[in-house]
Amino acid sequence: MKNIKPTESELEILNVIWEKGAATVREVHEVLEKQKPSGYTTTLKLMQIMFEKDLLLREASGKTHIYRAAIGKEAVQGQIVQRMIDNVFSGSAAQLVMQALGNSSTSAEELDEIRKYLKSL
Amino acid sequence: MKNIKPTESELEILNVIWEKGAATVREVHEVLEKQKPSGYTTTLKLMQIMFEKDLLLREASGKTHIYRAAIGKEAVQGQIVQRMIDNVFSGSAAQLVMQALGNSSTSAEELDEIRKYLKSL
DNA sequence: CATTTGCTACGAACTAATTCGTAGGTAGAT
DNA sequence: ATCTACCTACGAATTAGTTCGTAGCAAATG
Repeated sequence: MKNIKPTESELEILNVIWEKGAATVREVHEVLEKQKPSGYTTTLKLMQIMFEKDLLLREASGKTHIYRAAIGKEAVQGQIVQRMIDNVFSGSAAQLVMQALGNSSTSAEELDEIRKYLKSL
Repeated sequence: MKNIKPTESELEILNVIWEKGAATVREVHEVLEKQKPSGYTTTLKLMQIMFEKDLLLREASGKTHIYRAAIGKEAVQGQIVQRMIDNVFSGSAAQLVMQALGNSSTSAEELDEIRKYLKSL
């Protein structure tokens, strides 16, 4: 399997595209701009680079391009989590999980969901 | 609280120092070199920078310096995990947990440990 | 037909991280 | 005293990521 390591900016873009399914540069840019002001060509350039890196697919539609993610959200999440387990938690998924639950305020519903998931394993 | 964001190289160094409690540049370098060949001054420079960034403390001992971590392992892990939850899992710790457990091969003992931990919450 | 609008492409500046060579100092061995 | 070994400090090259200005093209607008 290929090793995917999107940068933080690339991840922001991927999140938008995963959400929408497909998007033009402008659409992505408009979402990102709400979070942080930035130039249109910045987003454009990033997406061009991501296309070259095969993080994104694109197809021409009239004079514009429509971009899609080349890889699913879960696959990317999985790789990032795995890397973090290796680098930060010496390979122990359990340590990561406990850190995640202890640290952040997790709602009762979420905890129940996890318990259910644990039973199903 | 201060925002700590060690780079990957810095994390490798921190891991060695957390393990040992305190270490000289040479000691750190010898551990790192087993994982990946690199020059001594590379490690030295990184540790000097980390000292300037207040990631490490140091004290002179004869002609050498003895370094310690300025921040605990759990605190750093916590911040990294939190950032990951925000950036990669749209704020849902549960999603991260399920991804971590589903993806990697977690031992039965580890799963039990997590179940116990969940009860105690 | 000229202007404006909106798109892509691309070069270049800037920042951060990484890597290493070189210089200079001090202690210990020859 | 000289040489070797080991240390710190620091400058500089390299690489990767980010940001944006400018140019060029084509369609819509006046």
